[in-house]
Amino acid sequence: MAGKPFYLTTTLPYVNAEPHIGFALEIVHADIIARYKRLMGDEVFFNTGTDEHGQKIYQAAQKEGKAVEAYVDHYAQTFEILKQGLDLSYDAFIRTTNPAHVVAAQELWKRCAAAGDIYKKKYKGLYCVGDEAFLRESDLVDGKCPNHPNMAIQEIEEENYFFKLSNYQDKLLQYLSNPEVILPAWRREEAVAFVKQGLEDFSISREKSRMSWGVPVPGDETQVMYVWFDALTNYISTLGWPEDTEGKFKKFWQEGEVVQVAGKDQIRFQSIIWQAMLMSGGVKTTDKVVYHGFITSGGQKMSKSLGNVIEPLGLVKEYGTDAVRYFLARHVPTFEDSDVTLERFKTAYNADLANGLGNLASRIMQLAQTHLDKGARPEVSGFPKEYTEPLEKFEIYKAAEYVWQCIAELDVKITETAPFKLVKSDPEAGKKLIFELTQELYLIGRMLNPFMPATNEAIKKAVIENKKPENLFPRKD
RNA sequence: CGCGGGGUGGAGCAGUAGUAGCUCGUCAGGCUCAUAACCUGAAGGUCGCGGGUGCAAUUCCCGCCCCCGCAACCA
Repeated sequence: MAGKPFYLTTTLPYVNAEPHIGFALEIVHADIIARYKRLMGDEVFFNTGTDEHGQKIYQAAQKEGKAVEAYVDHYAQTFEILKQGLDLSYDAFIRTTNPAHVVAAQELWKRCAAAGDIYKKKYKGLYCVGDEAFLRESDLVDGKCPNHPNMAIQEIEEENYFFKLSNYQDKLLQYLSNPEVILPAWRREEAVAFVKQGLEDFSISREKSRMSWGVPVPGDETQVMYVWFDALTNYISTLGWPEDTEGKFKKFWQEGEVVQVAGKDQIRFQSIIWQAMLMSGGVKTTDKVVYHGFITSGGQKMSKSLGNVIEPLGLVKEYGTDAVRYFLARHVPTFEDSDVTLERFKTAYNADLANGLGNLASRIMQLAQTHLDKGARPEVSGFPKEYTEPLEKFEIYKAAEYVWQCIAELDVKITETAPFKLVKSDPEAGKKLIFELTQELYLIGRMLNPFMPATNEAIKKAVIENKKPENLFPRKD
């Protein structure tokens, strides 16, 4: 039943802020897929990490009066807390300041250069001295830097390295002609349309004198890599590329199935630029990139000024890890944008977890504990296709919906068969029925494994030990 | 004519060429094993608007209106 080795990675969040629910969504969805694959018997390598270079991080560190190294260490730790809070099962946490990663980024650079895809060119940009950074035209407010409106924007020219993305137009179109390469399908159309428009070469370095916090460009003391060139390399550096002393790169990247998860704004980076970099460096391209939607809150983007920011660890603290994982799985469809509010979260929690799953476990296990002598684990074979098929297509919410359909059906069954009556009139038949119910509960718990690992364990334990569990999801009023 | 997504009962969403479903909320019953939980039933929608093709369209085609992202060196 087991398939090829499975490689899965999220994008790396930039460490200039606390983790927000958007990233929680990405990593929880990825975690669910990773756990599902393991459940199916596949060997999985699940990667995440932090993107720690770049101007913004350098500035944020200065603002907090910290050394950059100390600053990025602090944030790397925040993400460690997220691992516990969301019960994440990643196998590797790559930090782009990791020396081995730096070496890998430089190696990929060298290979792209050797392929003739890197050249020097003058770059002209709008530079704000206050920010010590280049800005985009669209960043400007009335032609001024929004952070430093009293400083004049300078048009500065510097010499940078460029990557010949334009060389890869045809190869990228060929790559994108494979319908497997992007999920959902309509995002692939978007990528194709973008490539067909014509591709421009990208600047991939900055003058060190202006931007020092980055990976040194091989063979040029005066330049550092522009963050994304370095950051994208993490997907292979985490596997030990290029040395690959442990053979993980070979096993998971070259011979395995390679899947990336990313936000819908990442198409250009993940499915176009990164793929071109891989082609240039002579490395296998990504098999599939899955693009998820964004979370809004109250119909708007989350922002501190609007006060509608939902902080994942805060939700975990109040409702518990599995409740948050559940909500992200079932009520945030994989590919679409979703609106998340505390009210909606609470409604879903009470309806589906407290009244649904939690109550079902209570009523069945109360009967079992009272009337059965001992519990047992059921004979299990596979999983229903209503469950596996959507998960294979990353339609996590559909699989979750199926599980909740089973929960509802079991509630109906209890009402209709009335084991609490039967056990009085015909104890043997009643016991048999109650036992059956515990077995069905067990199977529901088993399907919950990727979504809610701790709940799966709790239900398994309850059935086997024939003991009513502690209130799994207390009602919140 | 920039690209894409979406407009379905009070709210949030599924869905399909042929009696329009789910969750929450509302109303009325039932049950008592359970976390004032669970089950049954009811009210409530001309499936954004206007055309077209079909025996038949919410579902296919065309036009329009509205909302939301994106529009490249921002990870």
